[in-house]
Amino acid sequence: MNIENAKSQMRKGMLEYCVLLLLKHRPSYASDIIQQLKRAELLVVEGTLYPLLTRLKNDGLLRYEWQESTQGPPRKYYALSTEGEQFLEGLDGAWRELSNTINYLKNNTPMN
Amino acid sequence: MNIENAKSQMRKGMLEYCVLLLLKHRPSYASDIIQQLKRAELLVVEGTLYPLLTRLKNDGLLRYEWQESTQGPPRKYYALSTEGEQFLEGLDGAWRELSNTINYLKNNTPMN
DNA sequence: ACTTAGTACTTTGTATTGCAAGGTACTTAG
DNA sequence: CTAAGTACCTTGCAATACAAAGTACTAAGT
Repeated sequence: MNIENAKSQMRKGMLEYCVLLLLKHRPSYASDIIQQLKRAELLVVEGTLYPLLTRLKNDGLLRYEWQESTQGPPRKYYALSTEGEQFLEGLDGAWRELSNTINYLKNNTPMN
Repeated sequence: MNIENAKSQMRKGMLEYCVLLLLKHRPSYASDIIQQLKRAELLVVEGTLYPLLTRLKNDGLLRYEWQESTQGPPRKYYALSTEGEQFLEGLDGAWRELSNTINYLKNNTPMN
């Protein structure tokens, strides 16, 4: 067990939320999403992101459309569906709760 | 995909952090930890916690000692080892980073 | 034309781990 | 001696992050 592994575990489950947040801000294609997450210091690799996008699409939270690129092969631009936006609101709530819980625990609370 | 599943995914990876936070505050035994987490609105079940505690102990982050109970069978009180405390500090950092990242993404940031 | 480099999407196999369900064992009360 | 309460532990399954390898299209150099 090392700290990197633990960080990776923390990212798990947050990734979905982060990707939806990004796509709400602006429709993007996979390679672009990876770059954006890298800038936000949240490292993700292709083998993680592609299955995630496919899953979210199959769940009806995302839709996509192909767009030609001026350079290289066409790109699959993903965007939130209406259902995806509602789902994201749910995740916002979950994040708030989790965040509260952690801060609660961090502040050395007497819980009994 | 439902919101409960998503919340569950978010809890993943945070659990380890939460348990270490609790144990830093006060050594506890498994059933007690579950009760404390329930109070903090972070639901955990035995099948999740016991393997986690065993893993953390095997990694040298926790130690335990048996203590007689006035009521019922003896209890295994877990506490952080020195290494565990250092590890927890690392997780604090990871949490801070992740928290910053999410807020960064939430605030609709122009990342390009 | 052909090759190479760059970009992008996809799949496969593995390891981790949360969780439901079931099991063991000790103590106390009736 | 049975039942209830408490506590610890294990097994099997499902979800999923990740590494690695594969496919396909475009553009530039020769």
